[in-house]
Amino acid sequence: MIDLRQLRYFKVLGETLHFGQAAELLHISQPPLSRQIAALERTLGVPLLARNSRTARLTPAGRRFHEQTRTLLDALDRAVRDAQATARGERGQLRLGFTMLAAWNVLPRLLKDYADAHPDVDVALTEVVPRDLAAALAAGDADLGITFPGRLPPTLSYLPLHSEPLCAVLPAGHRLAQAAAVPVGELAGEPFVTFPASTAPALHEVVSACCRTHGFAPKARLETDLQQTIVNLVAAGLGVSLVPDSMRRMQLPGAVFRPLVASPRLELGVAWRIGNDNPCLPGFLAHARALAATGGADAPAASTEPAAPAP
Amino acid sequence: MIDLRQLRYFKVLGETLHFGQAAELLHISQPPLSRQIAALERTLGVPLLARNSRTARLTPAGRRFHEQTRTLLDALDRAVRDAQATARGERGQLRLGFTMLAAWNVLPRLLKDYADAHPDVDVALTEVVPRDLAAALAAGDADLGITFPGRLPPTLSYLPLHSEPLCAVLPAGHRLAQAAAVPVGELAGEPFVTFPASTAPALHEVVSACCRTHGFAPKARLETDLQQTIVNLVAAGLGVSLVPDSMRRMQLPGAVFRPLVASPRLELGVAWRIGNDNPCLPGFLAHARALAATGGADAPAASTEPAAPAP
DNA sequence: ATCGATCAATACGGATAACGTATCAATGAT
DNA sequence: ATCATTGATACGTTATCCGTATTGATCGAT
Repeated sequence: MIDLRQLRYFKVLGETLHFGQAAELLHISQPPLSRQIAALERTLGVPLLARNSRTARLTPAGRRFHEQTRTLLDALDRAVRDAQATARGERGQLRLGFTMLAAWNVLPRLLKDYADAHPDVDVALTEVVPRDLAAALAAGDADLGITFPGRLPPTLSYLPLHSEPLCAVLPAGHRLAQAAAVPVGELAGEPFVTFPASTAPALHEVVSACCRTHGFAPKARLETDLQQTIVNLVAAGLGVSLVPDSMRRMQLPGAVFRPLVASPRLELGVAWRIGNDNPCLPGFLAHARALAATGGADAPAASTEPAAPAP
Repeated sequence: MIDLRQLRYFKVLGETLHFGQAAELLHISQPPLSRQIAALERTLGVPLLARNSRTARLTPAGRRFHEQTRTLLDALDRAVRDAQATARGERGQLRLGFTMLAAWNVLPRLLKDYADAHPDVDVALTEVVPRDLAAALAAGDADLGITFPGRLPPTLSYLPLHSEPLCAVLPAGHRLAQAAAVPVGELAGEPFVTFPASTAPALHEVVSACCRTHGFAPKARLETDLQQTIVNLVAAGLGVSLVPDSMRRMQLPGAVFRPLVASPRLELGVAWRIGNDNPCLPGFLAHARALAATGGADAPAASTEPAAPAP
């Protein structure tokens, strides 16, 4: 049976074409080299060297096999380095499920920073509604999830990344459209564009708690499950709503974003299954922690609206 | 140091993910398998399997290394088969030097037959003037030469492939242009287009011996070293000449080919250096012998001229 | 032509490493 | 809680490989 040692020996011998010199390069004596090469030839059933008892040269089959031996040994070296890089988390795949909202704030910079530092990691992005994220992480369909905290199962770890206030989104002609800040209570009688609790319970809870605090329950006129659609419907004059502040990046004619007088903060973070052995995870989390420490996601970005006031 | 055995073991283990079953498939007992895998992991510095003491599964690095291991072992198998095919002469390169004349008769069919039977042999063709062929074969610049016999050094072997008569090539208006067969003696006074002895001494000798037999030496009017050019010059009315019969495939307006009344035969064959270890040689020579036995090269091919008479 | 030097192969003894049997620790199922 | 299964460890035996010494053969020099 062929042995890697035989290939390593043959590689050097094919270059020196001299048993003595090759043996010296290999830090062995000449007889073992002769034996291993002979064994290799016996296994192949093919003479690799034409020995003159004075000089050795490669046969045509030997020349071909020597080229392939070099290729093979190089490939092995690469495979080893590759496995080591994979174990260090420098290579591999990271499947990331995210709430659509994250695409409006934390996701872009988080991914850019990470991808710049880990060019050989393939980040697979999938939009996952928060309701399904825990299951996806538990099943191993995703390695990381960017979502709202709250009611995460104990098998998951969570790291906060970002928080932002809510803001009011109003039709352009609304009576509060020019207000510096909107008191939430003023919206008590307004028709609301809401979204279902099932899709993103944590986000839903923040919004409805905010209304509750101000003594009313939003009067649902329309319900849709995407924040973008809420803004679109408000722009069409179908009601008002409270949405995460980063939605104001959507600059939609007909829709006006106004800060709230006192807004609860909405948090987004990254969750992962404890015990997920994906070696890319620690590196990603380190980046996430650094990002969270240096002030979270991008600044609220260019907007014609005044920035939300700090709470 | 990594060993092929470890890779072979890991390949099977990565497929079964079960030490006991893998060991059985490998016809060894379980402990050596565990040891070899542990040694492989120690060498790599990377755990390849996450062992549960109850179940084993590949780590991400292990999955990657397993794929590359399969690729590697497959590549080794291919390399072995490749070397064996090379040794059998089914693969490789055959450098063939040929006299231009061979392209008019033996070469096409010889090559087609051989290439059909040996699709993986790369035949490199080079035109070599007969004068330089022996040196090219001796120096190893060519494996085979197709040339005229005569004065080949004893380090070369030679196998006859083909023989053909000479024929007269005459300007279209020549007084012998309609003759069924030309008596060579009739050309004694004619201006000849000849070629230098140095380029192809053997061919030159056949032509001049033919003239000598009929009592004259050709009266050189022009000298050129390509047979094709001779025909061109004759077509332009610059003289007559004696050329190998297969030149009549050149259907050139203004040139007429006529058989000779009694022509010497010109032989072409294949020569090679004795001791050339190119494994493709025997196969080629077998084909050449078969071709020579079944009547040499192609029939004289479509021609408006009558065929040369058998001697 | 003879002698010496060089190169690769062979012989033999000692060390290293691999295997197999027996056993243990841990985990999951009954 | 018990049992079966899985992978790791211990130990004795066998096989393999290496190194030193030697041989056979070829090429160059005298």
